[in-house]
Amino acid sequence: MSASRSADADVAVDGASPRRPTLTQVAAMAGVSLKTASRALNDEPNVAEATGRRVREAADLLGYRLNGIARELRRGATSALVGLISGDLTNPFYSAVASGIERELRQHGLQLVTANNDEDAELERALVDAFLERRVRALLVVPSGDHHENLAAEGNHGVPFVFLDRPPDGAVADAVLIDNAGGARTAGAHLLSGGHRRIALITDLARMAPQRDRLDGFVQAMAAGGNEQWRPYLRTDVHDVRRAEETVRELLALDPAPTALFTTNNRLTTGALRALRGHPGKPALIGFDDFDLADVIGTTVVAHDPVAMGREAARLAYERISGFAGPARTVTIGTTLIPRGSGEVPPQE
Amino acid sequence: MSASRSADADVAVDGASPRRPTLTQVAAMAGVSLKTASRALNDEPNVAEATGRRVREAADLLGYRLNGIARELRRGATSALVGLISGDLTNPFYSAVASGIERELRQHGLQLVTANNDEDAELERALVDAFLERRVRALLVVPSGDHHENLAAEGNHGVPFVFLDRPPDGAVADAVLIDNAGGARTAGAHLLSGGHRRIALITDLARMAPQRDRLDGFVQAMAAGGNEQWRPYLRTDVHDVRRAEETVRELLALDPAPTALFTTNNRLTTGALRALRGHPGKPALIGFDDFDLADVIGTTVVAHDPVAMGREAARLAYERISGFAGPARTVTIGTTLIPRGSGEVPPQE
DNA sequence: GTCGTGGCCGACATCGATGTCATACTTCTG
DNA sequence: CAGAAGTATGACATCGATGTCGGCCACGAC
Repeated sequence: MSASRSADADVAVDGASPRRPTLTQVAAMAGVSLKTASRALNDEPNVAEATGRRVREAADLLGYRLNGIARELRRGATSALVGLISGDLTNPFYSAVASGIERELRQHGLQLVTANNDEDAELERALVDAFLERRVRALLVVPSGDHHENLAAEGNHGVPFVFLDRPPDGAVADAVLIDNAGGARTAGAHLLSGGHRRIALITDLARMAPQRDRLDGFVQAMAAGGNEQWRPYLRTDVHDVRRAEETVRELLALDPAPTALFTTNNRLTTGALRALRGHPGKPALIGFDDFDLADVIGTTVVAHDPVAMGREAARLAYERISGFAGPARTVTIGTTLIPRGSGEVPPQE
Repeated sequence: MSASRSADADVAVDGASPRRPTLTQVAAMAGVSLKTASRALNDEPNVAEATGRRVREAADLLGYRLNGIARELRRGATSALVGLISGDLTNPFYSAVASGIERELRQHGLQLVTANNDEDAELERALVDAFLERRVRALLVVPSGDHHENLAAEGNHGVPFVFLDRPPDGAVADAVLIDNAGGARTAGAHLLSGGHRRIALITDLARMAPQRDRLDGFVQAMAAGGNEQWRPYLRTDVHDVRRAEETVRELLALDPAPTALFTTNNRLTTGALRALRGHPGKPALIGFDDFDLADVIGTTVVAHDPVAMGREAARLAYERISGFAGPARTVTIGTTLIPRGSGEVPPQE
């Protein structure tokens, strides 16, 4: 995988800005005043047909393009941008969310600006600052970590915040969440009803609320089923694919080994699948988060709809932008267990 | 998968903008002139220590935040934004590209604005317009279709364009491309050396240059190997996953059936994998584009690095922004064949 | 013929910041 | 101690658009 660079054209591409023409220049060329040119190009009333034509011709000729920055300043120093701060877009969960947001915003003439918080709270705060300086109309955040009261404080300064996937703690703001506990409960119950007792639970960082909720839901299911044999197989704070793979390997090497696995997000599921590849006597597996090709691999998952999450978040934000001033709202995205085989494997002793 | 909405907080979230404080107000509160306040907050020299402190305190107290729009207008009516126009972010190829771009831009204090062209040339042109009005510093485009001379024309107005994945036809501009022909040649040769002759080639829309190049590369490999038996199994213009699945089903039902498949992008590979699921006697398969879990499924692919593509494109754009005015450049991203089993299946008669 | 009305247009202020230049006051320097 | 040099500050123009208001002209009504 190499990148080679070559100059393969002999036409120079202009680098220095020849400075775009301004409305003043268009007006001058058309022989009218600045204001009249503005009126003509904005299709305002009270412009003679001939005048309008002259202005438009001049604009065309000069390659005039409205300066959105100046317009925005005049119209209230607020942009048509909505910011999204989330983890890396290579994670399909985040990119699906971004896609949902983008589609919804577009309908309202708003544009999405994305930034990656690298799961770092410090950076995240800096990004919030940068976005506020850019005067975004709203800010959608998939918070990196624990604390975001600071973020919420901004809510009162006129920029609506919407939290995705993780609830605003302390901060009162709109949020779109997944039914994490419910989904995990369903998964736990599914495995129990399949006859499993020694069920391994692998979770990501416990400081993230969704992970805690998924753990809680799973625990509830076990309690309801009167099963305690899962406890030795609990592994928390597994944050990346490789650690997940190792963890699952270690679990499978135990005696007695667990007969089923429940992984609480797509990264962990990926790690588990890698560990299971080539492993004799497959345990059952259910993963939280649906993923591409899960059907081909035959992985049972607790699915939800991240595109819908994005859409809902954008909708909430838009309502605020439009002036809605009611109390903070929470939209919950439901989950569905999709059986594809891996979760229906019976316990193997 | 349902979304329920509920109001669960009784604290009102401010909807109407109480209008952010301006620098003038900060200055007034600190008892200094506008200009002095500006100097203090920008850490310019020649501000008395005590004065600076007063200004900063006033700013804090008011929750002052610089108005980036006004600053940008003053500083030359150009933003710190770089636009990306591509297909839907749910396609991992595009989101990986976006991620690479974002990471690179961030180092230079630039921010990425994304827009989805829905693979529609009309919409694309409108988006270009919108971005130019917003005065983006550069525009990165994964062109939807065939014609983009119009886009290039803009290049001369001071906004650098960089084309990704598809070359600027007619338009002379920087570009980052994949070694499509080379990758396809390698795949073809690999299958030939595995003993395959009846090889099915499934490609996406022929109007897209990368698809044509991959087809060309494949044809070259076949010619070099003196194989003509692939011809009856060529299927072009297959654009979505479902059609790909059907197409592969039909191919496998032929008599004689192909013993190997080569799919020229990730969508088509997905379709093929679905079709192969549960099919007796698996043919060999190589896919263009690497994908998540290909290792678990055991799919041989022609891999490349879309994150690097984004990075390189952002780099080219940044050089232009920084004043580089040389001839248009092309960066080519190399490919690697990664054998994982599916491409090494011997022909089954 | 006068007045009112509406259509067309331009002068000027304005959005919120920064750049330029002038000014008052210190502090050196010889 | 006069003049030079430097520090701290403010008044004002400016970026490129839009909003306000007022002027001029043509036309119809009385």
